[in-house]
Amino acid sequence: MALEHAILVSLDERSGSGYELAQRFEKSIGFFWAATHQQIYRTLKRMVELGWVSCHEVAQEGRPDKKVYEVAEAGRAELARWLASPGEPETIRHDLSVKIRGASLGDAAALTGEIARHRDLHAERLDVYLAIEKKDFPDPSALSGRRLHQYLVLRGGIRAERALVEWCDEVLAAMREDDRR
Amino acid sequence: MALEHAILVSLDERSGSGYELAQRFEKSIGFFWAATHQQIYRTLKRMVELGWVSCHEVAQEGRPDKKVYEVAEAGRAELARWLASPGEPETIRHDLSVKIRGASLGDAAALTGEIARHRDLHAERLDVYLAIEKKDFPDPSALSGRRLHQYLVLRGGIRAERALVEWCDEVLAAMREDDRR
DNA sequence: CGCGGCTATGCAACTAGTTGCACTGCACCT
DNA sequence: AGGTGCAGTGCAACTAGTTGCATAGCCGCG
Repeated sequence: MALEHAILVSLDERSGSGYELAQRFEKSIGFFWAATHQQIYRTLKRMVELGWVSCHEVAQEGRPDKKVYEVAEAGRAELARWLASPGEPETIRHDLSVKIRGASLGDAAALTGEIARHRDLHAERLDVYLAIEKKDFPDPSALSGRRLHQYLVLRGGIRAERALVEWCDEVLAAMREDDRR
Repeated sequence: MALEHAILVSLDERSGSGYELAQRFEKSIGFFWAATHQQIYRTLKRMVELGWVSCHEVAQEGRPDKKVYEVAEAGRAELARWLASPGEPETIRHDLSVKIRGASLGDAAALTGEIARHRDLHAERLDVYLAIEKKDFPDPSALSGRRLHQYLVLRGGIRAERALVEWCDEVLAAMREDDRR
């Protein structure tokens, strides 16, 4: 399981509460590892028990108290161990592909609509990533260390979304062509 | 959940036993939807209860009896319904990205080794897909219907694996360059 | 003054997926 | 005779992830 490790990486970049982590998972971290607040709270609890993170409560005015977590020694060790250990490539679960493969068994127009919708969603994500690239990493060749690693992960997102948009376009063109005949 | 739907699509192409389905999930279907035999057997059982597939036992000589499943009317209806219904883009879980993002907290050499390993795995998959493309779809412009849909899904796999290989190469080059400085 | 939205945490119940094991019987190799 | 591998089905226990709900105070809007 990598949720623990994603949290460790994020907490190492900056300590924070479960709520703050959940927000990071909505944006940057969530681009390559999705998680809900429920999962995060439960996992943090487990990680405290394992001694991977430490937790101290912080009183706030005008809003509820929060628990701030930070990476402990054992957590850093676990992260180092995990980084060096081999992992499987992700198991693929792509339901758009299942739908395309079953296209002949349903309404073709509804399906092309669905594919077009996904195309637009991916195009939107691509735009978001490109905007971040332009704004946060204007000179990639000057990057090193942590900043470089963040940039490289973003590059992966850009490549993946671009591939998806192009694929959706290919699929739509081919299905429309097939339709016309 | 799309496992039911992946099974329906597969059974519609050809009826078969749980064992046979598991084998298809090891190769073609499994390229875009992973599943183990356990999951498949359990899901088939549930689908019989739902009336989506019918099942009849077939005695064999020289090997154990098997249960052959085929899509029922209710299954076809469910598939049509699902094809037309909107779905979310897949939630991304890419642990290589998590590892890269945490690269500064571990052994850089071990991590680049891991990235290179993934690069090779994806390159291998890409070769498999390209071989299938060449062998099974020599003239894509002549395809239509079911065959076209199979081809388009394969194209998605090719694009995805190619993007991953190229990304791994980019990451490796950048990290080595960073290392040298 | 009530309503929605934000910060903040969490339980309970559910669905989905993984891992390890168990059983049968045939074919083939050594 | 014993070992490996294939064909075939399945249970039990586990881990991971989702969904719905509960709580609670503050802030600003109309």
